Amino acid sequence: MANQKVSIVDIAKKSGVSITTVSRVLNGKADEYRISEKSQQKIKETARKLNYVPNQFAASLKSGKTNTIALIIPSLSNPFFAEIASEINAEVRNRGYITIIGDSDENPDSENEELMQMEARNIEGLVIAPCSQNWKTIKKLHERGRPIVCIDRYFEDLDIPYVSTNNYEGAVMATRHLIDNGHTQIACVQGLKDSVPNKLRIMGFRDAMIEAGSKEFNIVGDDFSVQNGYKEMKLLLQKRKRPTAIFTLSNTIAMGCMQALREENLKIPEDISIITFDDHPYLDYLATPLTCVTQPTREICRIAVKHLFFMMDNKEIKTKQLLLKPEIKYRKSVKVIR
Amino acid sequence: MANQKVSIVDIAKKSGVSITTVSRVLNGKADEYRISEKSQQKIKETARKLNYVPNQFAASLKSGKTNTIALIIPSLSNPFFAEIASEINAEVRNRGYITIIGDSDENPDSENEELMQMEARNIEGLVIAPCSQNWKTIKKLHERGRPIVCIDRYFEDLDIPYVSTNNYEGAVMATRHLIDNGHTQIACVQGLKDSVPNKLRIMGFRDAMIEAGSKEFNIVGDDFSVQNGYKEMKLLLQKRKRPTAIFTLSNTIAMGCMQALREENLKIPEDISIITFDDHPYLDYLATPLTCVTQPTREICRIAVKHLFFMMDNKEIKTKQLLLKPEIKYRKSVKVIR
DNA sequence: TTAATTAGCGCAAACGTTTGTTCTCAAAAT
DNA sequence: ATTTTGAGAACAAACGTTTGCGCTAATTAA
Repeated sequence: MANQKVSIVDIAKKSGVSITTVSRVLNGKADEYRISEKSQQKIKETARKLNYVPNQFAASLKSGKTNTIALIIPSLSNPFFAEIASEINAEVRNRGYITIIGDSDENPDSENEELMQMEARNIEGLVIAPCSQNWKTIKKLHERGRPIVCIDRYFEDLDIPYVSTNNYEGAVMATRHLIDNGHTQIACVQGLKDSVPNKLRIMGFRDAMIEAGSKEFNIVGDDFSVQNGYKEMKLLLQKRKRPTAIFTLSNTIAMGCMQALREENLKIPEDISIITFDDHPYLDYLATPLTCVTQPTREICRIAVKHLFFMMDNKEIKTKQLLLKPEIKYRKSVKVIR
Repeated sequence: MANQKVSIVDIAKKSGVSITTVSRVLNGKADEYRISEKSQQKIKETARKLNYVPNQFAASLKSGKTNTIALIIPSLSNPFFAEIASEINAEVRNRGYITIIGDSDENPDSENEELMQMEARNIEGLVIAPCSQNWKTIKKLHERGRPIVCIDRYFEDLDIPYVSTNNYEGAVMATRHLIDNGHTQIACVQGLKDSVPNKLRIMGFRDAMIEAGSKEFNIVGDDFSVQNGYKEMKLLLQKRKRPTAIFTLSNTIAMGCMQALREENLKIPEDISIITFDDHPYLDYLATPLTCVTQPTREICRIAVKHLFFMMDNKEIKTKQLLLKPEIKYRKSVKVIR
């Protein structure tokens, strides 16, 4: 019917009051400005009848409030980040805000473009799992005063708050678990080399191996993708001396490895053991349920959003850098050797 | 540094031209309005130096263009919809638009609220997998001329374009597969009863069973959730006459069933066969790789976005209702009986 | 030399809100 | 009878853009 958008001007006319009054009533400031019960009724009534939908853009333009925060993640198709998106979305909605989600696809250029798009939309805050070390734009935003919190990935040298998992500790735990079970030839298939979590996991892996006096390990791979896991596993299997255990740094990588192993008709954990970073409901139902290092995703999202809103309120947050404790979920993919 | 947002007014002042000229240059309309090379350079230069970020809100308020479309899905944590979100997002970005994603959580009220939020943000189009039969608001939007396309779920009686899978056919295929393998006692664990895909799948199941002369089937469940799958499987296992095969209407439901089966120490497919709707990479690596009906998700998203943009361009689309062919992916979860 | 054209740009009015200030009554206080 | 008060509401100026139209000076045509 009414194809033309209706504005508060229309409502004002129809109800015989000024647009000011309409605005105030519709914003719940009626009492504050003592608008009579009668006018209020009238206004709300006509608003409903005309199917009024407020124009956020106009409102935001004037007030500066957008009630919008942005979430940028490297890949929605990665279950780990999908879960994060889901959590953040819910958490933010609870506070009466809306989330706009950007998928950078692990591409710094896309990320920057997204960032600009988001800024142009006057977001009030930003939660981001930055891809690689693309810190320039983010730093600029931060310096301009935009509230930002990093999750999962972050920048060690920047003053930007983050909340993530203690990746070092997680990697140490995983590696020790392998070692405790008698493994000495362990390979690690890593993800994006210059991402902080990856670096720390590698450090943890290394340290745990060295601590155990083991020199026979190698680190391969360069991408948090299924393909990378597949490729590197294939290559590992061609070595003269095959590793007895694999530590994969994400569940996507683990999937790739599993595919490669299946193609070679190798069984987990009989032929080769696997432990991976990241949990996922499916992991429990796999041919061999995968032992993994699980991150407190939910908690991370909760805290990240909490911190973000603190910053948006100009409150100080005490601990700007937060690393949560990972846990190992013991399943069936690690064999005891010897 | 510069905490105050810079506007084209600032740029105009700095470069000694009018805001009109700045606007035109920054919008790539320089040639159309014959702005001199020199001015163009100057303007672009200062814009960059001042870190100018255009204010979409102001622009949209004036021009009506927002370059934004909305995607509303029932649950981001459901892998099926996560994939959809990922695809749509990418597809839309390719066209220079941005997607804002809403998660209705299968709740009509949330969905309506989201819808209003989105409208308030002046979206130009909407892709939605509506939860249940919450058609009122959507119909209203549609009548007001907002381009809308439904995916996965849709409304049979409404004139709103949709693209989905041929759910009936998929269900028939799945059921026949079970029957062809000798199963006669088949149970179907369904999802949301009044969602169109669910209805059609149930119809397909029924028809295929009746066609085969089989009367021994029952249909249980009422929700596309893991919990529902779990609960119903547990109940089914308590019947005096256990079904020999289960047809689950989503991968989430399948997961719940698997969990219940495991708890009862039953093996797939030795003790009970399963076929499910929806594919997922993980399904291939499960203890028993799950045979499934796979939907052409990617294609669905592609076409949906294509249609949406057609509508946004006021072009007519030939086939407003589109059902794509599903396929069966044969894996290992269906046993041949007798 | 004058008229017509064109290159290059600016004016100012929107867009739909929000909000600080001001106005108008009528009732209460003096 | 006048002033004060308070309830109820309206004015009008923003917010940062876009855009139809109009203006000037220089160039070209006549």
